[in-house]
Amino acid sequence: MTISDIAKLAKVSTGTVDRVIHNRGGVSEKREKIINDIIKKNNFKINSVASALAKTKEYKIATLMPTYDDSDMFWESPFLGVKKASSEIKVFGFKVINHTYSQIDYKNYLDSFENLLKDKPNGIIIVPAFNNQTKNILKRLEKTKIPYIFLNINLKGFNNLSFVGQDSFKSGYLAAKLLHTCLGKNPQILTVRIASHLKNETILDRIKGFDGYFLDEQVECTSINVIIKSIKNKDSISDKINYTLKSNSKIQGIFVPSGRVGLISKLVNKHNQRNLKVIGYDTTPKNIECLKNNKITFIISQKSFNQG
Amino acid sequence: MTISDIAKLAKVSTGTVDRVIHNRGGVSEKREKIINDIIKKNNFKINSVASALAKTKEYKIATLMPTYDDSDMFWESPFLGVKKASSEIKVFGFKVINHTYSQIDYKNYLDSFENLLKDKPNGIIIVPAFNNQTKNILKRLEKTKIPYIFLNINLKGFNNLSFVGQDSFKSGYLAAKLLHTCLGKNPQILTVRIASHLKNETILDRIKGFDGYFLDEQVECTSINVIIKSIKNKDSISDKINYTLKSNSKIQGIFVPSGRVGLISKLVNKHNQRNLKVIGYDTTPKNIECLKNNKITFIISQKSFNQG
DNA sequence: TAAAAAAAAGTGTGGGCACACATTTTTTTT
DNA sequence: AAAAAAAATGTGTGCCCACACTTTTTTTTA
Repeated sequence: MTISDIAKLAKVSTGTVDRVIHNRGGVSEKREKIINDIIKKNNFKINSVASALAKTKEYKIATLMPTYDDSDMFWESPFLGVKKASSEIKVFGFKVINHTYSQIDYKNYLDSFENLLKDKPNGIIIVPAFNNQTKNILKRLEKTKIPYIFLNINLKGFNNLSFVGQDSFKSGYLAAKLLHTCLGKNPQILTVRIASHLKNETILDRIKGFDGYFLDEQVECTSINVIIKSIKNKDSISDKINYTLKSNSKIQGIFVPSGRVGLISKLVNKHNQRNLKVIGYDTTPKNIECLKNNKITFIISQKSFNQG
Repeated sequence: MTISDIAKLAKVSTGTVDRVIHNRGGVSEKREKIINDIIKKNNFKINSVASALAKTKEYKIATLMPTYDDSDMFWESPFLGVKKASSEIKVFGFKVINHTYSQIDYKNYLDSFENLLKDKPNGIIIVPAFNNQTKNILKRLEKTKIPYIFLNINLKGFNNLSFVGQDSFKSGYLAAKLLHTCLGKNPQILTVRIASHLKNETILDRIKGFDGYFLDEQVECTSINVIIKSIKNKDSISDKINYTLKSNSKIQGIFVPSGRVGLISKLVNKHNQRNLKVIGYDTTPKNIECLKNNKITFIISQKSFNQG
């Protein structure tokens, strides 16, 4: 069943059928109905292959993602996924243009966005950062009616078409369930947070999910929080964590609601390890190494390559 | 970069380029080299969309999979995956024809295979069963040079192009690691096997992987085996398992190396549950229900939809 | 009622490739 | 050296659709 088959049945030309299929307008109501009925009746579907070949317009998709380097390879994986997908959809008339920004430099974020707009993309994939700046950015997108989706980080209250990433709440819930399964009744768990993440929605949701599990299950869980000011000063982190572990000898689990779990796990002193269960996020090379060494018990991953 | 671009650069016709790309033969060595060099140099890739559109030949892929019913829904999921994939590759000139067989009736298996051959498929996806019969079947495929791949069950010693399914050894290894993580040092584990599976390579590999973990980690694991003659007689299963649990009060984990884990977990008496950790395979509806009820602790799944 | 404008419908080309068929070149045979 | 056979190369059509352009039909205007 092709467009010209439909045309014959409806006793019109292929052009008219084309107009109906793509809602291009300029077709009399009478004929439109006839054609639509025939399409439905025969369960006609556009041949996506021929359609892709015939398309003359090129759709541009722009991406805006954080850079990666040796100290944090997290963003490599989604980037590679994007590259892979780019080559796959190229033949369908889609061009993907990648832009990156530094996560610690909001000016760079804005600059990259300006560059991105110069490409005049038809759609945008963005890993949002810097809440305030993002609001302004997205307002502009909505004015120009460029659709956008969020990758990895899901800001609420925007008109993004969709979100591709982890369900943070559920992932926290899972972390709690895993620790509970390993530790048995009345677990005592140390949660290690990083100051710069205190307003990070993703991480807050993970913690909500974590707490939510114990609420749902009505399990008494003694939860101790440690907040680390900066990940730079490792000695200070080490001191803080090991002091807490020492003075709370019943702590048997550590929950790190971020990808820094490898770092944290390495800083636990040997005499504090006492079969500690450590759970955290993201299959970065460092974390995987720690998982293999049994310094980490579980990593919750998010298939960031596929997400990309 | 298109075929005709390549042709121009090589000063030949598009037909010759086409012959080289598809190894159709009939091209002089000299020109073949010139053309191949140009292809490499320009990193030319066939436009798969145009290629699919121009293809006149239809490739037939036949599948041979077990049936499913209320008592065992396992094969529904890969089947649905196959259906999904079928519709996706249809526009690329592939037709998928599905055949099914009863897992308890080798004659039906052979009959289905005969029917399958009548379709004259260009390639076959098969979930192998009945070792002896399968050997004969595959010999015939190799005579007719029809390529085949295995789905879900990986028989060794055949010329299958590939295998799509779970790494059984690793999955057993993982099961052991999870139980070990939950149960701590010197775990005592009950392994529940089913007589009809005693020669099932998949399940044997899972057990090998399970044992392999404890060997690798040099953990002393007391492992008790129970073999169930038939899954029909639930009372007898229940008696056997509960008797074993009662007389070995230190058993804290149950390993079921098959998808029957839900059934087994339901048959454990309440007074024997004592925070038992139960691990098994396959996210069938029944198993998922048990997982939610905490009768099962972990299910190792294999994304059978995606495999299909 | 004829001319002008607007709406509706029809036509034809190009997109990149596969493949059958036609033509040219090279090799073998006599 | 010419004829026949084989190998190599070239040509052209069709796959299905999108979209710009052309033509026909209908409606509006004067």
